[in-house]
Amino acid sequence: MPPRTEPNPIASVWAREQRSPDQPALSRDAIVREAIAMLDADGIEALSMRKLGARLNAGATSLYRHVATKDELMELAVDEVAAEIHVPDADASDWRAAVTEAAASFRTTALRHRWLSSVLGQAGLAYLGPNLMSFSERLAALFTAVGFPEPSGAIDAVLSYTIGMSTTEAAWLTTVARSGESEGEFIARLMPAAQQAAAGHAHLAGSYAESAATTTDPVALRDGKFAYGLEVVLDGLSLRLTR
Amino acid sequence: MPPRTEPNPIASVWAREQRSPDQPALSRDAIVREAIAMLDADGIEALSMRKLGARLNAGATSLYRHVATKDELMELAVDEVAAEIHVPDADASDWRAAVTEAAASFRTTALRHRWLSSVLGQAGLAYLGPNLMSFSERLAALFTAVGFPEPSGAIDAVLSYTIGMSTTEAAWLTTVARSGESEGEFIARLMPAAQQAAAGHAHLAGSYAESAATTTDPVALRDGKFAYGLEVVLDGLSLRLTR
DNA sequence: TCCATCATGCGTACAGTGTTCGCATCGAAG
DNA sequence: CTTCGATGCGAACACTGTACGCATGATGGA
Repeated sequence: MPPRTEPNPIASVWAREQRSPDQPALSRDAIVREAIAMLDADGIEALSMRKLGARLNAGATSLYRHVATKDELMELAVDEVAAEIHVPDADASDWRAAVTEAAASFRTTALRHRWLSSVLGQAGLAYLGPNLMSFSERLAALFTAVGFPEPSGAIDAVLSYTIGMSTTEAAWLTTVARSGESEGEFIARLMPAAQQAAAGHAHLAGSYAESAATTTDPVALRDGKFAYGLEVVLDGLSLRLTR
Repeated sequence: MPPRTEPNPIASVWAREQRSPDQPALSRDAIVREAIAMLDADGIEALSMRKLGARLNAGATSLYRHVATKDELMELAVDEVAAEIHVPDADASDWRAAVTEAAASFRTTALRHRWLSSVLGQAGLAYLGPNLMSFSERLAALFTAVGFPEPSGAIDAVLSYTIGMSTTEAAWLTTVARSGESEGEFIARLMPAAQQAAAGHAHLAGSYAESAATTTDPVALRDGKFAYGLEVVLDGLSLRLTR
């Protein structure tokens, strides 16, 4: 093995700097973008400043010229990803469909970037990034336009439910992904241990046996579960609306 | 400073512990207990195997005789803490009060051990520890005794809401605690930045201004917020019950 | 009583982490 | 052409989780 792997040993000789054509020259945006790619691909504990620097053909400590600390980088990544959450415009006539779409969009992004819930669970929502701010703003606009007596209470209710379900799902999918198996295979392999652990717990054993009998696609099962709970929350909210 | 602070020095002496009088002899239970104490005191990133070993008057690597890995230790800590969640017996006549008590108990423990949400957010609920199992069992017993058509859907709804709200609160309180200020002081210091970040977002600016005008105790505010959302969920559930 | 066995503690070491510091380089401004 | 400020980076520091092998002390059989 050679003593070191030199990123570009020849290029710098004859073409003094090659940053323009292929490499985007280590900007803050490029760093955040690549960090998100690594987080999506290999999970949250696979991201280190050294590996991220290597992926950008840069030294590990060069990143600190553009980002103060790793926590700040995660903050930027969270806000970047928050732009993917779509909240319909406030004037939507069908408020249930609008809120459902917003919640589903949140869940979709949380499952696409499974590290999101981990970061939010550790650092909370006191981030104040522009995309998170406009997400909150659009939610507030939607709920006040609907005419809820306590818009912030209604927002917190549906958002808490959505965060809780998405977090649980994301953690589950992370565990599944770490096993290298498909979701169905992992469930099948986990079932004996779960059944044994449920020995002496009548209701748990019953529900385990029942879920083992049904052969539904686990993705559809999770989708249905999320939709059901969301309907429950929306029903409770609609009671507060018509009065 | 004495070498260790013993939580209940008297009861364990004459009642059941048979170890040597001075050193608790580094058992798995002692390790988990001390780990929880450190997590509660200084947060999740303050716990390292070396510090934990030092607190137990033991070398860093001695712990690995009783615990396979740090992740397993966290798993044990989560299950240990799960025993503090109280779920009323299934025969409670007032199901709303029973579910409310269970949810409140979950929230209380999640706020008492603010690292819990972080761990659950990263590892999920696929833990199968005995205390978590009996927690699930008691919830299942309660909801089926109430007579819900889909007990697991109802459980997931209220549990997701509770987890989401508790996680958000715990992360917020962690941020507050890290500042060294009281919650009110921290809010006061954060307000200018929040207001500035809300510039151009009409609804957010309005709600910020409104919350700045009210001088309510932040603890009471959070309690009310949680209760309101829980009522929403329970209302939605009761619609599914009476039919 | 003596010896073998075995569980437990721990010192050392390894590979990795986030981050600081000072030095080199290089494009642009004066 | 010279200066200067921004940028990249190698080395280093204080940590982390954990594997390995050695010491030690208790236990139980001969």
